Amino acid sequence: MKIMTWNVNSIRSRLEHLLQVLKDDQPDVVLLQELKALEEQVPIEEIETLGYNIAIWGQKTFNGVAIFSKYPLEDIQRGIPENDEDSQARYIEAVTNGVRVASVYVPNGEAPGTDKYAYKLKFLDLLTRHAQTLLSYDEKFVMGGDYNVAPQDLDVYDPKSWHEKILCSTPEREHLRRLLYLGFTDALRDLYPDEENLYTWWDYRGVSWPSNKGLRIDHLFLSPQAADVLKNCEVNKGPRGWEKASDHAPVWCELKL
DNA sequence: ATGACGTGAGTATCACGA
Repeated sequence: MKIMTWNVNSIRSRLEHLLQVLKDDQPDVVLLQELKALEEQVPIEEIETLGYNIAIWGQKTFNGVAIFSKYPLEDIQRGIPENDEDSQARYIEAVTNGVRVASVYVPNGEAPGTDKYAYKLKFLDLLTRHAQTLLSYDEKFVMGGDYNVAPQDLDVYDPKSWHEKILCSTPEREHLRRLLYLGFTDALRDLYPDEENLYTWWDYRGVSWPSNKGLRIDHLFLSPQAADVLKNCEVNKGPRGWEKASDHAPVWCELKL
């Protein structure tokens, strides 16, 4: 079973790219972030034509997450449970083909010290608490998405210039590590522990993409039961080079069920 | 460098992202 995560930066602007990626890569499950659309604004017919069931938590203008699957989607949860105050569409979860999956869009955080940064850390705390519950189920669980945190300097093209900057600062890395150390496996880093230049996001500005100045901030976190059957994990850099690209590349992993 | 570039909202710029 192939599971892909991708921050599309507007599903309406990226529809043709999305359809092409679905045709080229044939993922069984797709975890999307930053739809920037309400559910009724998402053009679902063309996606359904490719054989996907769809669950969406949309929002006007900002955020928005979705799960597509070639298998039925059960137990759909919109938002992190027991987080009533969170009105931003940043989390959706479902069970499909016996695997629990979640699509996560962690807040950007703007800069350390800001209100948005505090909100980011709080979101990571709430996500960690919920993930702990899900891990207690002892099932195959894949939590993928745009975490907006580069876990280590190895995940950053120029660690000195990013030192204590947003996406790389110590508190957010500690929060991400606390989540990961509940028992998740970072699928890509597990298979390529020392690989440099392994990135998932490149700034639209300047020469970031052509000179591969990127960060690895999109991740697939696997429960132990999922990690036991992990066969492959790759960044698909192709779509980042297309005209009118998202600034994120899709990342996929393959589980041998 | 309060920069750059892209998207949505709305129709001139601004909020937001990373």
